[in-house]
Amino acid sequence: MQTNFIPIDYDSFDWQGRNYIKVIGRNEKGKRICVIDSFEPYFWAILKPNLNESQIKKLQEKVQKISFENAGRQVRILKTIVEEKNFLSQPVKAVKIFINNYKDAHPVADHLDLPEIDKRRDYDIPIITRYIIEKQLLPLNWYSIKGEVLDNSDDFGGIGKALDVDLCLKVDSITPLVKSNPASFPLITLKKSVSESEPIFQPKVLAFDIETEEFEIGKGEILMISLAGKNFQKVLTWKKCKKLPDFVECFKNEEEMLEAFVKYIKSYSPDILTGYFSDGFDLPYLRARAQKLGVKLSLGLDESQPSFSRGRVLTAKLSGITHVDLFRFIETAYSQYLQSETLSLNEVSKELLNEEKHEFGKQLKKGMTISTEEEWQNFFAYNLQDSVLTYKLFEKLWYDMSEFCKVIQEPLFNVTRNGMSQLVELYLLHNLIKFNEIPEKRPLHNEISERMTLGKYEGAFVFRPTPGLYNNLAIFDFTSMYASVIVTYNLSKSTFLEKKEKNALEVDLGKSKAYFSKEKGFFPALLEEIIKKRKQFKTEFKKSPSPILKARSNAFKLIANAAYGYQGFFGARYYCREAAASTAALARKNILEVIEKIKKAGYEVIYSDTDSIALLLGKKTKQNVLDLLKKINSELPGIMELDLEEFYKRGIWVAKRTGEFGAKKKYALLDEKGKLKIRGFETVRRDWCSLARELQNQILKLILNEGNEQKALEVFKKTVKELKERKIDKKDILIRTQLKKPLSEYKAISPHVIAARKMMEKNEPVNIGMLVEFYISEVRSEKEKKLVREKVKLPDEKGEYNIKYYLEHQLIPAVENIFDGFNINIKEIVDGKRQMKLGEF
DNA sequence: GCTTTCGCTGTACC
DNA sequence: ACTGGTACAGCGAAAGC
Repeated sequence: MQTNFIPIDYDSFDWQGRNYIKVIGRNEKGKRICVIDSFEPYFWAILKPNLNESQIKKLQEKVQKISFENAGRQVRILKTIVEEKNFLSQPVKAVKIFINNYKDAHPVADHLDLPEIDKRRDYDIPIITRYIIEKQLLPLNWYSIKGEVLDNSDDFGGIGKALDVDLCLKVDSITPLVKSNPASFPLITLKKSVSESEPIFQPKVLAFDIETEEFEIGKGEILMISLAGKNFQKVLTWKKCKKLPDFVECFKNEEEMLEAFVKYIKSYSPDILTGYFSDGFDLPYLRARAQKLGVKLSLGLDESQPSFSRGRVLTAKLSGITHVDLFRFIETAYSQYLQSETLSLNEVSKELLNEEKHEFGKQLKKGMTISTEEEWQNFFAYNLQDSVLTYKLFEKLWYDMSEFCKVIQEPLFNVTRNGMSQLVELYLLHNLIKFNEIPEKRPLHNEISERMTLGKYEGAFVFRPTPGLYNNLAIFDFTSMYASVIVTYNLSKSTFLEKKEKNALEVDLGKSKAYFSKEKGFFPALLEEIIKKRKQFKTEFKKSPSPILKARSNAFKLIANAAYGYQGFFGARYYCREAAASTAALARKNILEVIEKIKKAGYEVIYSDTDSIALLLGKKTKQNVLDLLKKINSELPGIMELDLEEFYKRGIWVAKRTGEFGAKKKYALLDEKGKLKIRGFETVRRDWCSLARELQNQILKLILNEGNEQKALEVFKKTVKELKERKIDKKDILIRTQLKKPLSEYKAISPHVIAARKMMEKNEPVNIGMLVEFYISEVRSEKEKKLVREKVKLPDEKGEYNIKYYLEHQLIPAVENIFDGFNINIKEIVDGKRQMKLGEF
């Protein structure tokens, strides 16, 4: 039997003590297919150098004899093969040790503490990753599978009968159909367009969302569940209503609603079940209620219930259906491209889809109780809307997720949950084979602790600006600077040298020196490939824009940008502090040299941060600047590249609040199209009230656009007047701060902690990661209640805003140093006014 | 009892 | 614990006078 196949979901299982892999996917006709494949587990014992043939033979015999019991299995060595491999770019002899069950790899490795063996490796990589590397059955790529039909077979405990699939095959052979894996694309431009060369796969997706009585997991009842897919929208409830809209289905009780939920998912038969924060809320809640009510939540294709794993956060897995929590993906990989301050479904949908949640949600959040018929109707519509938005968001993000999947060669489930360091590591692991490299082990607990004690190394260079308003600027920046430094100078764990060697690169780290081999290491080599591919797909995208190309170029960019942080991350297999410190040091050296060159060419450099430089055009032309850029580029080492980011009409830098120095990481620019680029100012900080943020934004606009500080001053005075006349809306004076840890762990009791405590008292949900909202109110006696936290009130708490606080701690600080640049002293103006007012009496 | 300094905390930049 | 370092600024409490 032969079928075409695109793998989506991967799982492993044991049968008669051996490992098997179960891959669920589709064929080109949309039939659901399960592929069962064998897996031959092995790991490596790297030999000490200079062992002779007979010593190795003897060792192999010794290893073959190892036998013990582990977890009810008799562990035996199936065979051993000696191979020439590389480890950390050094040639080694290694014994490939085959065993029955991969779960025994670690215990067997522990039994191999022998004098002939230098290191044991490749026993600690997740089994699915190992399988994908071994068999090259890559996620979301098309294959032709030949195999034996298991549909009515009792093999593997009758898995073919038990699974809810159209076809179940035991693999005989796997043949790739198209070269659609971007990691293996040749570095030449593809002749065909993406859509021609790769059949686009659109998975069957079902989005869901629940509404509950209480926020605490399992505490209250689940009132309703909504589902949204292609041409499919439904709300399930058990709350009786007289007049139900078409999309609502009412059940006798919560149990029956849960059973119907399972039934609908089965009949829709999605590849992907998606939710928003469903790892942490919807699925745990469903599990808790199902348990309590004795309902089986058999969502898996094998009738299994969701399984939960506890990491830093809860993760919910279904068997055969990939559960995607969009929030997790957005948080790790996508949030840096978003303006949204909270990453709530509401805000993210607004930004990405230009659609808002139902108005009803806002009232609901305020703790309204549902009683009238109309309110229930609204509630149903609101619930459905959440699933619809989630479904649309999934569609919007699908290419980003699927391209990530293909680039990293890991299943969707992992790719949407792993952090950037893990993704970088997985990318490396999947590509080591090109270098005949044996993977490094994960650091042990003591190694991690050791690495953590080392503290920081010197990072980026930031230029201290002189406060002021500047005209006609250009900004240069290095493309993927740290990544290109790593590639150019060959900085990595495997190229790091303990001692100075002939021909080695010497990097000055201030207190010490680090040395690196000039022989290309696999880490810089892979990174170079990543950067080149990023460039290739970016160029291709510009030629023929498609969301796939954009997502693919973006995936490579994200990996490239995370590579530097990875080498400095204590949990990394290829951790190398010296490489990370050297990367930062050489980046500093390069940017300082370029700054010197720009100055020598007759320009004034006014700012620089890490990989960018701001300079004044002065009497030079744009063409002069471009020529200079060309000249600098011709002199840059390796693959390093300086780009023109943009020309700007005007820019402003301000002084620090304390001292007369210019503040770093705080500036605003106006480009030639009249667009503002604001960095670091309160305008872009979510922990300032919108009154202060909007005022600052207006003032920056007036000053940059028109150079009109007097008009800006009038705007300021007007706002102050409104504040004093209590004309400001409460929503504009709310301060939002994130709760970063459990309330009890705070050593410093700041205003937001008090606000959270107040919420606790009112039985409102208080979770880590949530944004706490509050305002500062007037108090009877400022003398008795001096501390800000003593004036904290929740948004719906009765009270008046504190005029003095908002003036002195929000409005003035937000604009003070901007006006300072024009020798306008805001404080004097405000104080002067106050005296005048007193005089009026 | 007031001012200065410092640690804690959150957020942003790259 | 789940990429890195740099920087600013508010708040509250300790330190300094």
